[in-house]
Amino acid sequence: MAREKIELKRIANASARQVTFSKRRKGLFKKAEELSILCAADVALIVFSSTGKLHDYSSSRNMHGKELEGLSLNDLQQLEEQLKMGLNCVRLQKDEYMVKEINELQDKGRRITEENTELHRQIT
Amino acid sequence: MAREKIELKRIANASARQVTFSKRRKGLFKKAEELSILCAADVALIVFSSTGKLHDYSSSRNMHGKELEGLSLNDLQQLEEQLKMGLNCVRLQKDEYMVKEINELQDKGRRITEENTELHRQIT
DNA sequence: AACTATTTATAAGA
DNA sequence: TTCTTATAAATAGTT
Repeated sequence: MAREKIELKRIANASARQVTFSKRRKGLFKKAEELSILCAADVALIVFSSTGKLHDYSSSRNMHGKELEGLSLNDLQQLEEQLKMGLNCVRLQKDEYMVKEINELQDKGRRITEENTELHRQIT
Repeated sequence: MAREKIELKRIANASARQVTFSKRRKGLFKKAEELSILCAADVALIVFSSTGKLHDYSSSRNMHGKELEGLSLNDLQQLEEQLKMGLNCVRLQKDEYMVKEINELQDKGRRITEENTELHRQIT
């Protein structure tokens, strides 16, 4: 939407893709906020860049409360499935992260203990 | 963004608000899809209209898989909390919905049974 | 990060 | 509601 029209497909050049991502993400979040304000709607938006970074926007923190009234049973079941899948993956990822963190801390602890032992030996 | 610039606040007139909601929701979803395609990003978008209707878009169904790599523990915990809250509310709402549905079906069943009994009486 | 020529989105009107 | 169109806004390529 500018100097030239571009084709709707993955931008091949990585740095050009990153620049476009920054610009359009900002634009998308702005539009999301405008919609929520102008139309009294609740909007939740989650974006993962191709490098895995999370960006999110939510028009309200209790998005999933009263607003659910009026949904069909199908809508609710679909939403529940999506949330469950998301939750499982987040938990797995968090566990993996914490296991890694714990291992690193244990390594660090061992190294420091060894260093300590050596220092004690030098003093005595 | 058109014939006139409008102020960024809730549109007072309900039907004008509905029209703007339809137009801007469509625009927002389009932008979300473009971002996901052009930048190889994963995008999830949930919109509740002020009347409670759900509209959602997800660039992929396994949104929360590999893309989570690279998140900080804080990001993951925040995301987990949001998903858990969302899931709880959806489940409560779904339960309520199903209980209501069951009650209505039981009522209907009783009425039809009574009608049946009456019809049998008329025949004999 | 700024600029600007274009494309795109959209507010109001039909 | 759907179409039109004048104008505002977003943005692709450039600097």
